[in-house]
Amino acid sequence: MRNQKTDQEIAREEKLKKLMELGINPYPKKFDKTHSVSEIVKEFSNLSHEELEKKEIKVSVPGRIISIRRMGRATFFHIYDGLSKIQGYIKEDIVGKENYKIFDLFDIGDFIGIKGRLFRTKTNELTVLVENFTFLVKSFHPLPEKWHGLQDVEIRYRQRYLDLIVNPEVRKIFDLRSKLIKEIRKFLDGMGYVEVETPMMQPIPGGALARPFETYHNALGINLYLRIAPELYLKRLVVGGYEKVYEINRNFRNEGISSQHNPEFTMLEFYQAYSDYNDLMNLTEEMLSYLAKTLLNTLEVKFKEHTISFKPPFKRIKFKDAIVYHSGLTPSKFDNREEVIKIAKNFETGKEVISYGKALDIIFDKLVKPKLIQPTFVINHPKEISPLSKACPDNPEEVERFELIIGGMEIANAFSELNDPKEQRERFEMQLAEREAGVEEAHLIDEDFLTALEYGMPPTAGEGIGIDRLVMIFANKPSIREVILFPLLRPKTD
RNA sequence: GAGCCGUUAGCUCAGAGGGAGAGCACCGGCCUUUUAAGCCGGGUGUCGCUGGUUCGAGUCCAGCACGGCUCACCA
Repeated sequence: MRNQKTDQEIAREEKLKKLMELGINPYPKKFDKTHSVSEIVKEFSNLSHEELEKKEIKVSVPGRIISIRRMGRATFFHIYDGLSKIQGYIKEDIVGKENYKIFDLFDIGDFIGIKGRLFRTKTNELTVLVENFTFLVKSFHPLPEKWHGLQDVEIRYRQRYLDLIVNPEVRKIFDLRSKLIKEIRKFLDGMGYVEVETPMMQPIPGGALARPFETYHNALGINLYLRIAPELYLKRLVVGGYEKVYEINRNFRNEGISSQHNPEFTMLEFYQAYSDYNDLMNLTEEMLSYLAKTLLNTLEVKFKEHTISFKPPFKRIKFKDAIVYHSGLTPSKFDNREEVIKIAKNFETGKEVISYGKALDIIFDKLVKPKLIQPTFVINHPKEISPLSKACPDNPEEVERFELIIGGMEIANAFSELNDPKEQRERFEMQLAEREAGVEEAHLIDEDFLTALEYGMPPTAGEGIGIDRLVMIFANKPSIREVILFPLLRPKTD
């Protein structure tokens, strides 16, 4: 990163040299611990000074030194295990003059293992009275400052480990994310779902309207694409007999980056045979309220300046009604294709070719979506923008589809899956026509998928849920980068 | 990809034409229950990079790099 060593880096290297001269292994291979810092805090925080004196609890605990207060022949310091910290107290008359001098060569950031007895200080802080200690590793760089933590978002993302060391609330976000994914698995597994993994590299990218990343396989000599969705593979599995199947994994879309978009993002997709989109709306309400209750212990979740209620049932509104209600477009104008396209073109879209369906989508995104804060199922989209959804029985221009909008963001997208191979082929051909008219994201024809459908896919409903955005809401973070450990940044060149 | 804003010590920041600054961290000294420990002493720097204007640029101008926000694309 830098070529020039700073005074602090030189000082730390010299301390390690001195430690080695004293015969200390600079990179010991293990440390026998009785507890982690967190375990000590959890187990013994309720014990009083007297109880600790009586019980004489001995612990052996490793951690990173995050603060040091030297006071001559005694020193207080804190060690941290990524979750909790505990104070250590080291005194010359206990560890001896030689060892105390060795401890002088330790810096903030170093890892140490300490052994000793638990006690409480005058100010009643649970503390390890150090009897002996083990050097575990040197940190050659100083840690960011303790009061303000690390503020520079660029360093926070590029060197996330520093963010995790000095900003404890960051770890909480990612622990929440981890629990959320675990609970989703628990929820679906409990319903008899089977988790699978389908190709991340696909010869024909499908299942969504987006531009893919391209790559190349040398041995086969073929172009491959990082998947934009697992959809078409999961449906092949439904054809193969999986009645309830899901996948939680990364999707890749070669699109822009924003506070709501990262080029790789985590998606839950699940498919349930013999069901339609109404069943999935119920399931989604159940799942999200379960997650809110389990993870946050409430159904009222604070997000930005809003309080979002995950109490079922969620609001349901037809796509067309939502546009009419929120955009002021009259129902007759809604059906006037030229008019709608004209209105959509008033927005700066950077697109030259806009279909009627796309125009509606643009109007929805601009005028409707930002206004939907409480969980809202927007249902029955136009067929043109839903090439994989089954048409509504009472209206062939609409499909049995819903998008769940929360906090102005699209969180879920689901539909009764089109399982008529002939109609699916026609829809693909319509997409191909759009593609030829210049719509780059239009769907490609996937013959293998059509063949699978020809073998018969039972009536099925399928849904995708954007995990990152869901975490944003549950963690109350307005930027997707705050819920992805290593969001994509442009590589830094010096 | 476009507009606006930002980039000064390891970190957090001040400085807005003329001596490179503060707190924490660090270095030296004192200090055996401290916790933003304290006291004494020390400034450790390619002011993002490259040019330009000027007697003089951290400060003004241009270009570039990276980031943030908004927009575009998208989920």
